[in-house]
Amino acid sequence: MSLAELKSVCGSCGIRELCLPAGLSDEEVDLLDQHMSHRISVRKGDYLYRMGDPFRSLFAVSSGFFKTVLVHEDGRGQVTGFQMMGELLGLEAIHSTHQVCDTVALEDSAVCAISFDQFEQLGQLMRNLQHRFNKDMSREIAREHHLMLLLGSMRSEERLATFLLDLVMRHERRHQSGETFMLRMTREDIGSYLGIKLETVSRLLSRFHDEGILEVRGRHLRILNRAALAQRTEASES
Amino acid sequence: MSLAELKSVCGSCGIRELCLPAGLSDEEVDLLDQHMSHRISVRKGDYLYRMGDPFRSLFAVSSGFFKTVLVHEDGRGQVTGFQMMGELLGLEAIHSTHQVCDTVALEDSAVCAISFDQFEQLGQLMRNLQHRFNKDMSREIAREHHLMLLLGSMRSEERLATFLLDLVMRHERRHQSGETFMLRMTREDIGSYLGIKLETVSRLLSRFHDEGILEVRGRHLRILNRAALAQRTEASES
DNA sequence: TACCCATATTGAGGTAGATCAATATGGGTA
DNA sequence: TACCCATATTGATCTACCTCAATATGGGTA
Repeated sequence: MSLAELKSVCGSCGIRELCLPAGLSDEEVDLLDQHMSHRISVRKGDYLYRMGDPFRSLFAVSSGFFKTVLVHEDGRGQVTGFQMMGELLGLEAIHSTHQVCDTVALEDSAVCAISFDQFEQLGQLMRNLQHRFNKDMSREIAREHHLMLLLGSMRSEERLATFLLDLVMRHERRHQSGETFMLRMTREDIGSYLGIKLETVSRLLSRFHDEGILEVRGRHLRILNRAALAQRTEASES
Repeated sequence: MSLAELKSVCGSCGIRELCLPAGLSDEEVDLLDQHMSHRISVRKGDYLYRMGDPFRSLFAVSSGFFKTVLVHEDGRGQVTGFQMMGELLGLEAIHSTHQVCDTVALEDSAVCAISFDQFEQLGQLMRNLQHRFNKDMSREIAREHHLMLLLGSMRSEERLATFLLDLVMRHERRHQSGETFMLRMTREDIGSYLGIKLETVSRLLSRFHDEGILEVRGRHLRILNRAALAQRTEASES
């Protein structure tokens, strides 16, 4: 990769408006590029980082799809999130010197690495950037509060419906079809994320299929009745 | 409250080292005081803020005890956290213009209000402060990942044991007894936080009591065997 | 193309925790 | 002090989801 390419990673990036530079001026984006970002590609199945690795950088997903997994001492793992392009990886480790979870590419992917030291310096120079980052962290906290509601109060059907609608919306924000898309993760990953077993995920998908809400063929998904799915998001009286 | 008092809220605060000013120089703490903080007291049962209120300030718990509750459209609520002195409230709303959850005082409490606008300006002036704040946000994200593990993968007994040990540690970090303390919240609050029903919480407490791990008398708690409690934190083979 | 192995589906039966219900307790207040 | 109502305990039953098991499917590779 040439120096010129290196310098324009963010400036010429197709997802610039989804990513950290959103709202920054061209000059500011240049500064970001010059100081911090370089691309790394990660093969499907590979770890971007693992618990215990030294923490130095944040990563912005440039393309592809990741999951983050928290592993308990006794070996149990919990999928804590799925990240797609424009989203940041590594926020959970800023408070530490080492990574606190694993992140794995679920398809061939690319990320932009951002030295966190340099990022903090740059945040001092650009109030814009710091503000944007504060909001990103806050949004992540709020997202997790919703996850806690899901895990703590919802029945399995509501959990899956909520999860699917979230995927739909995130695809659409990226100008990808929210109607037809592919699940990048296994039933087991979905189950872990939602706090249910893979068999339950499979049964629920079959049920939604039989009810004409979705068309499921392996990991290919077509949403046939989004309103019905939204209804399944809420507790039904009875 | 006199101006002099106002100006020394943080500087003379007993929990300064637990709170936002930790690691700041005296001069920096003065700056923090002069620009931003003033105390507010909140009666037991009162809301510090409610979902939909305009978001303007962060709050640092000065004394007392709070819970944060996320309410779903259909009326279900989820307790997303309990906050004690030195901890920040309002982080989840930074990304928005309005509050995104309710926070309620579980005993007579006091908080320091911090205008977030001014806080961001000050963060530009003091790299220390911004760095500390970045870490606080990150720690909150990591805390929630652990909650997701708890809610997604643990059995009810493990959840309660984990919760109790967390309370023990937080009391000790505040130089309060971790052996004997009082639960500030109802069984229902605990159940909501842990994703189980209040009857289950009650039964588990009775079980721990019968097994000699705790002494429970209403909300008075004495930890008799912390090691045994720690064991209950992990899945048992069988 | 054919094979293989990870992944997914579907069924049958078991169980942790929910639900419903009937007391008990104790902190707040008059 | 006595009363009251929110909170907590405990028991009996129910059920959503788990577990175990058998089979199907399909993407990757030789």
